[in-house]
Amino acid sequence: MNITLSARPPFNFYNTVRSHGWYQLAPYEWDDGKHFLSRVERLSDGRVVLLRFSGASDGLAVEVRGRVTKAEQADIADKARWMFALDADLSAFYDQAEREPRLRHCREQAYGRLLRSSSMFEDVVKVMMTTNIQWSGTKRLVKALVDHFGEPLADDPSRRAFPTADKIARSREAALRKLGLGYRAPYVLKLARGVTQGVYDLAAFKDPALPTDALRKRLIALPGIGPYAANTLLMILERYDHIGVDTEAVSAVSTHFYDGQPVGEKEVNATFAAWGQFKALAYWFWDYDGTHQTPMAQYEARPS
DNA sequence: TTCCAGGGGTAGA
DNA sequence: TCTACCCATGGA
Repeated sequence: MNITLSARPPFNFYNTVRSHGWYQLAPYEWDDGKHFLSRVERLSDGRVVLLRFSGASDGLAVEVRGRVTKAEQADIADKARWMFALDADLSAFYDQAEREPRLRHCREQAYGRLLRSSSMFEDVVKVMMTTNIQWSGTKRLVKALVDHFGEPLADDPSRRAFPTADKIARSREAALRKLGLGYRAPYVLKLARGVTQGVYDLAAFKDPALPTDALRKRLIALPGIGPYAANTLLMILERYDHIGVDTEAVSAVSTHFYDGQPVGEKEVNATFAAWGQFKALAYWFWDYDGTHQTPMAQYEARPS
């Protein structure tokens, strides 16, 4: 079964996948040779399927193995449109970027979309797993959560979907600590239980009508989510007026704007202040190394 | 061994 | 609002 979805132009499948590190986190699997992005997905009716995404002429192709009902097709299409932000309109950012040599390439490369997960719960947990840890550790913890709590694919139980909030909610802190989550364990558990009990309505965070300031307050109110994580989630939610300042941001701004001098959050924000509602996009897609490559390619090209 | 990572929560000022 | 301190774990 194949589903083809059109995207608001410009759209570039590869550059969307490589927009940030999410494609390296389970249950995403990236085939860099074939440019296929796969993931096991638990559909809204509870069925677990394997999805394979690739670029199509004017958008995205989704391949699902086996038969799916019309309702499941619609569910998959909805989720795919969200994950790849197919409807995102970045024209205002591109217009502003024309005046900056370090960002002028963004329109042609269709930079600006950030790959997302199919649910806000998954993205909130994943951002939480990026805090105070190295990227290799983030990948390890997310994989551990998927392997331990995710629903398996029927014809290949070694591949699993991202765990539901309900599944994690029914576990214990000790089980999460055993996976290596450390002090993040109680935060994940509180989040999952809050979602299950209706204390946190994460799906509502997708509502474009929700003012950014109110949304940011709700994000920071979540367990384990502080300023960095909230701002990162805001960027994922297509709101770009706050920069998720982490050690990477500080390092990049220090190296490229302050001649290697030590800087803090204030300097990071000041560097991109002129970009107003597009601060986070300007920071994230800035052509730091002059190669016009995606942020992840620039990240991987750096000496470790 | 020591330091610190794509920080957050809490207490105290 | 700002600062000091603690938090688990693994990599460098």
